[in-house]
Amino acid sequence: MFIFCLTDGPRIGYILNMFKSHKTRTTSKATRSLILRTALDFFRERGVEAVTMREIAKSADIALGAAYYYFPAKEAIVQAYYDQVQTDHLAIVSAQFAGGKHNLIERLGIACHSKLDILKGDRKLLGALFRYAGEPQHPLSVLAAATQVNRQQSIAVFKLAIGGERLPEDIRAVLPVALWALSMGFLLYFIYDDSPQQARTYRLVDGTLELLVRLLSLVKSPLLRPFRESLFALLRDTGFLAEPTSPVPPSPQEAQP
Amino acid sequence: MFIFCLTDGPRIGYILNMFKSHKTRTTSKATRSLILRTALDFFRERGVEAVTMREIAKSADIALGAAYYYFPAKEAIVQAYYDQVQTDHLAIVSAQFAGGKHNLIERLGIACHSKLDILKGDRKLLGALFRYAGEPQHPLSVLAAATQVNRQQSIAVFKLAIGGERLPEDIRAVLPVALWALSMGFLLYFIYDDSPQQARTYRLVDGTLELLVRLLSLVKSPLLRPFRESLFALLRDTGFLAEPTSPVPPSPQEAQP
DNA sequence: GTCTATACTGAGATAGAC
DNA sequence: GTCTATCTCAGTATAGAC
Repeated sequence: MFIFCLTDGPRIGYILNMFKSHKTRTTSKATRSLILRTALDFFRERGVEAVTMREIAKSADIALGAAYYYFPAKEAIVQAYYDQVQTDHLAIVSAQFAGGKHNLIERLGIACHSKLDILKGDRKLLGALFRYAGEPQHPLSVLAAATQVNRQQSIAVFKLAIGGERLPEDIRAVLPVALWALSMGFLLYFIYDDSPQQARTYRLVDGTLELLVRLLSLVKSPLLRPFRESLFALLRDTGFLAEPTSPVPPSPQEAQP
Repeated sequence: MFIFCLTDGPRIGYILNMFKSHKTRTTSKATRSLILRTALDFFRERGVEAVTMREIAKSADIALGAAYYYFPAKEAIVQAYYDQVQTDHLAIVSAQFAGGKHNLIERLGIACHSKLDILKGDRKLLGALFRYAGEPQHPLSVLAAATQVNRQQSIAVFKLAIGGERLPEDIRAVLPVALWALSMGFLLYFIYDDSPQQARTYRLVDGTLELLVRLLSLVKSPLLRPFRESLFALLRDTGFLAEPTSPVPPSPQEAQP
């Protein structure tokens, strides 16, 4: 029973394959995982640029072609890692929120802290994520249409954190995307943060979230009313927020950017 | 007299060189400029990635090695272009402000609009600027210590725009950097903006600046007082603002990030 | 569909001669 | 400063084994 619970380990196919050939030792999933793990070990130690695909293949004891069979490019390995991080992150956050005994700022704190905790020690890898941010057509751009699915998954964490919180509709609509953008900023700061244990980044996150939540409660003040209206008019006009009349985001490139 | 005024054209050295060798035809400056112009023509048409150094060298009628003599990497050509843009930008902005008849929001508008005007038509090039943003050690990272000089030049434009405006000291201290960061965001939006003439980006800039200036006048409100104090405590704590006690920025990596 | 083995192409970058 | 030759490495191609 234990064997069936493993995600990467050997399976029934493994035993069958042993009788067929000494070469097909493992399942496809295991090979992919092996490449991923081997590559990440190298990346963590020396950064993405300095590691060659040949090295990865050799160390994983597979042919170069096999590596490219699973990952179309070296950067795609980093992307796969980050996808995994996001899945793990969502799982962790969901579990933490299950009790339902946290308030908004605590939930936002949990969401951001757990992400940093996961990424700790992998800061050298993260630079590769931003490499194509300025290229709308590139399949690995964090902002491009091609990566919308990953981005939505990342945004989902913040939707979960906001949960059933009582908020004005317009705020509720932008907040997840705004938080995602903010978290990208945190990530950049994190990469550059050379304070011990990246303590600065954690302080930045906590401080910013506190200010944000205070801002959300200030938003009802009549003093800020006209400001708020102008802000949301601008957000709608520039595609950050869908028009209230149209239920589906209309604008070019999945509601730019 | 005319010849001496040219920045790129042939010089005395040119004539002297003709007697020494048929190969050293031009001055160093002219060669560099030729490479730069040739490369940019290609980049504008097809983007940075798609153009090879061999192509550039061939079209400029020099050897590959010569191109690398002037630019250590392909991305460095884009960097050189952007440096030129910043110099031009500063000149334009200075000229416009000379009369002294603009108010703050007008000056900020001029600063941002003129930048976009310069970059219009070169959007395909700009992606390369962000390529190493996530890599602290890379010499071409927009955020790294290695590019501090360029960044200061860019920030100088906003210092000029703020000018003698009456502002609280703490606000005055962060505003230029904050505006620079904002302008980086504008640039990203600009790259992705597929509206005709990038009209959306101009609206984003105008709308954001208007909100910002309104925010600056709101800042004196007692309602926002505690918020403002927390904000600046955070900015100091995270290195975005030098401690009031120390006149020189102390923190690691030129007052991170 | 999963993989090996090997050869090849293209391009960024460098070394060293001149 | 400039050139030619060379290196390295990402990525492709191919042909075949199982």
